Amino acid sequence: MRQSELFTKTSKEAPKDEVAKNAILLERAGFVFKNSAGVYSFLPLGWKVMQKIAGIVREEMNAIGGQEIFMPAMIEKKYMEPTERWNLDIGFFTKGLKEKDANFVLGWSHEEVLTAIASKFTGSYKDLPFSAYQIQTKFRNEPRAKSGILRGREFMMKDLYSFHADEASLSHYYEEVKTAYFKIFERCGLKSIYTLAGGGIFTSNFTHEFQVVSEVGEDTILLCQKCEYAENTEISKLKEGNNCPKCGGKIIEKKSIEVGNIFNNGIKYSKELGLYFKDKNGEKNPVWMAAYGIGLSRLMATIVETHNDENGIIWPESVAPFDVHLIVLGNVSSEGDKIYESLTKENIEVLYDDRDEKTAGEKFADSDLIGIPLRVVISQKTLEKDSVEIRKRDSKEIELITIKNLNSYINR
RNA sequence: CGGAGAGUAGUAUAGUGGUAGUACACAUGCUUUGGGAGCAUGAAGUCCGAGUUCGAUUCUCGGCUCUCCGACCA
Repeated sequence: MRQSELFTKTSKEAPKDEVAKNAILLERAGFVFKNSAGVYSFLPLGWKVMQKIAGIVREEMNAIGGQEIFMPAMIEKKYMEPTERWNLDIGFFTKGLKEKDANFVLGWSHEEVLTAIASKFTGSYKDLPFSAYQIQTKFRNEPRAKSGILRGREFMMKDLYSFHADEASLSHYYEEVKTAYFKIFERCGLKSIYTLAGGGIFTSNFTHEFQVVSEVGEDTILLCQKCEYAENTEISKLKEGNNCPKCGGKIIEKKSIEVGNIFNNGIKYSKELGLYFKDKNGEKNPVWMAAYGIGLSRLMATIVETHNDENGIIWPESVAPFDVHLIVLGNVSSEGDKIYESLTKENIEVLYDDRDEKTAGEKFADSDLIGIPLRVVISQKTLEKDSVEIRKRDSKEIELITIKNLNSYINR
């Protein structure tokens, strides 16, 4: 994409009052726009990153047999009443003009909706197991939205639900999802820690969370330095300095961001909502269910919180909005155009800074702020050597590469 | 929901009970081009409501919004 055509631009000033790095950097660089507290628009650059993250999540969900669907955000009262989740404070409620009372809630979780769907297709043990997921906006009436897109009232979430004939099948799949989640976070450049936790309003059972250690995190975990066994302080009886119950290693306390979670709901919802199947003997049994969530927008915030320096964002290649930031300095735009086209032809995603009214300093500053992993600079100076300069966002080294070797350098 | 702070131009800020200033961004022209450029000209602003006052952007009260701390928290 030509930067001269990008409708957003960067700003030198940090937005007033913001403290969270993700809020400051994403807004300054033009990735997001804050419409209200905890309610954000994703602009071209930000939406590209979101799509990259969604792509990774999708691949890993598909790899474990998750089938992608799309459910409504509007959930009618009748779905939520049987599970006694209709009237919770977490909801944003809505109604038609003629109704007196709210008869819809904007979806903050979709167990009920998907269970209704599953009821139509699940009659026999032969129909099980299966899993389905969606990537969709969730609405939660957070008492205190905060920290940019880390904790929003409207946010992007992937929610996966699995359905099983027995607990063994569920446990088996639970482990598969766990592995997939580790892969997703790793591919996003994050080290996640599998943490034993409670379920808040959602369940009285233990659950598991995927935590990324970060000072801005709202959670606190007790983490074994040796084997990385971890428990959330919400439910833990451990203290810092204790010995790990698994391996005897030393327990330390860390602030962390919850980027994902998995819930074994057992047969709670299927009983409440009437989701049964017939086993081999023709007997009716409740379906075993589990739910697995990843907040995509929170994941994006977490990546920014953990990948930045004083000049801006440093995107991991896997989620960067573009592969290459091509910058042309001075009067060499025809050579710049050629390189842009040649790279684009090879499916390399290029943000091409072709703006001729901007100074070199401003282009470099923008480039650092936006944080594309690889920068390619072409100028009179480099052209004298038939070359371009290459610099990685996370390095200070500048490499000179001849133009004819550029594509293979980038593709390697 | 409790506590604290803040609302002045697109953004970030200064200031004043009596004509509102600066920087960036924006528009026009010229110059400039390797780390957020220079000169000139121009357009653009006091969150909403009530009160005090001859007069309120400034003081008082109420509201709304935003940020932070806490409570809460798939």
